[in-house]
Amino acid sequence: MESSALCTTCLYEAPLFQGLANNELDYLSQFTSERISKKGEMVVHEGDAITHLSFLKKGLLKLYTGSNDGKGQIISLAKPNDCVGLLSVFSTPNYHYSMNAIEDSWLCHVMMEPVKEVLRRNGDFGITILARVSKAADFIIQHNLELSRLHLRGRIAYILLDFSENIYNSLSFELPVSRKEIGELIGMTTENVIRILSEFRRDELITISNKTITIWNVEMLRRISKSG
Amino acid sequence: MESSALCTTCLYEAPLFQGLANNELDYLSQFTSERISKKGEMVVHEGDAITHLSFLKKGLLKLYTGSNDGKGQIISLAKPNDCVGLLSVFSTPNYHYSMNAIEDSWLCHVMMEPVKEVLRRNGDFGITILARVSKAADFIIQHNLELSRLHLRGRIAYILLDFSENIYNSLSFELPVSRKEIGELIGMTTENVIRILSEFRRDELITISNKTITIWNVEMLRRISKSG
DNA sequence: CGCGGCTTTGATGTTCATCAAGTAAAGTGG
DNA sequence: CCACTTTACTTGATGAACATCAAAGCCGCG
Repeated sequence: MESSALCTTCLYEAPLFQGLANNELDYLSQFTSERISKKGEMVVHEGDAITHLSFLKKGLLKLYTGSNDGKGQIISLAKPNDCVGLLSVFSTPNYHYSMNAIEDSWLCHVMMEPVKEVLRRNGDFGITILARVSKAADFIIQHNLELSRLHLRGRIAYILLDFSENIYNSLSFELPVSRKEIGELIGMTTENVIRILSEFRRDELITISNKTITIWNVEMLRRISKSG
Repeated sequence: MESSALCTTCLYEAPLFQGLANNELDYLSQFTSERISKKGEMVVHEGDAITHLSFLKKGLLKLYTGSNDGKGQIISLAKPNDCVGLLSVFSTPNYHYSMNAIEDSWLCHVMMEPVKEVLRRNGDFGITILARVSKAADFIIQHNLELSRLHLRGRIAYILLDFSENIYNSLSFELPVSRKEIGELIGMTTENVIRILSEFRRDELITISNKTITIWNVEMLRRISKSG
């Protein structure tokens, strides 16, 4: 079930739009709407036209491509305050990946044309967006580079720390994704995800209770995530 | 040996600056200089301050990080008309990778401050740059995604086609990089790069004469680069 | 209840990195 | 210019890392 409503205050709180004048924010707010997607719902289908600039207010999304051979690949997760699709919105008319809510998610959509209008008048806004795009790209590229030089143990350590530090800010958290999805995110099979989580449990680095993971030995995990 | 000189016409020819008015181009040209780097020379050291927006007029560069364990990783190659460092220039004050000329290279450098000055006044220029940044990021991310799901044979096929189609526009070309560098670029060992090139030669997909590669069976290479 | 999807563990085979050893090419100093 | 060192290239043999296959338990859901 999706619901949609105009929202007048979102833009004032979103980091991306800091620096805009009140009249610009009011102008854009006219073209801004909020949509709630429940866990499991598709947010964007690969190939959809990109008509809005969207940012996540609350929740968690996965960006992925359904590849040819049935093996999905998750490109990245989007967390609150991320501008989903920011990387594509200025370069291509259509999404070339899909998005799916892995937690109930609140998304704010601003129509592209008015955004471009403001961009044309306000060059500083352009510089702000450039910085954001640039950082987002850097992050993904760096991420890929790190993961590709790690063995399986290192990758699992890396992703656990990522959840702990960047998403949940806690040493104990409920995994929002299945073992299979973790595999798709960091490039390994479901079986090996499980195997290595079990190893970490045996080595008393973490405890696992169904979907809940608690990290007990952060230091060791960090070491594994760097050189493992 | 590096040489440096003011250049007045570069900007008028660079795709990135199409759309700027003549007075803007003249203004920026005051802050533009050309530098030639000979094959093998460092262009940027990891950690250098980013003071200019640079684009490659002629030649070929490699962008790479020297990783901890001695295993270098090549992030990407830059070819003519690429804006090297465009991905970083708006988000970080320092390069976090190095650049090295793998062919004699002509680079044009425009000082960042004047560029930002023009950006502030001319929002459309911002949109143009956004599109470029976005495309560049997309390309690298897509590239990584493809490579990571391919076996070694697929990766070699992929990189050979990349050289052939995107850099040299010819089925016969001289490899600008060593076998070792190919390995660093697509994540495999030198020995396996060689082994698989030899396989392709045995299978009569290509011929190899020292550094010169000639592709005879594009179709098969293409098939291998997709599903191999 | 029974079905399908997620999880778990073990056994097996493939892919690939590592090691070793040798040839060719390219730079270096006398 | 030639011995000398170094660097790039090449091939084979071995072992480690990892995917695949198989089988079984678990849980939610119609």
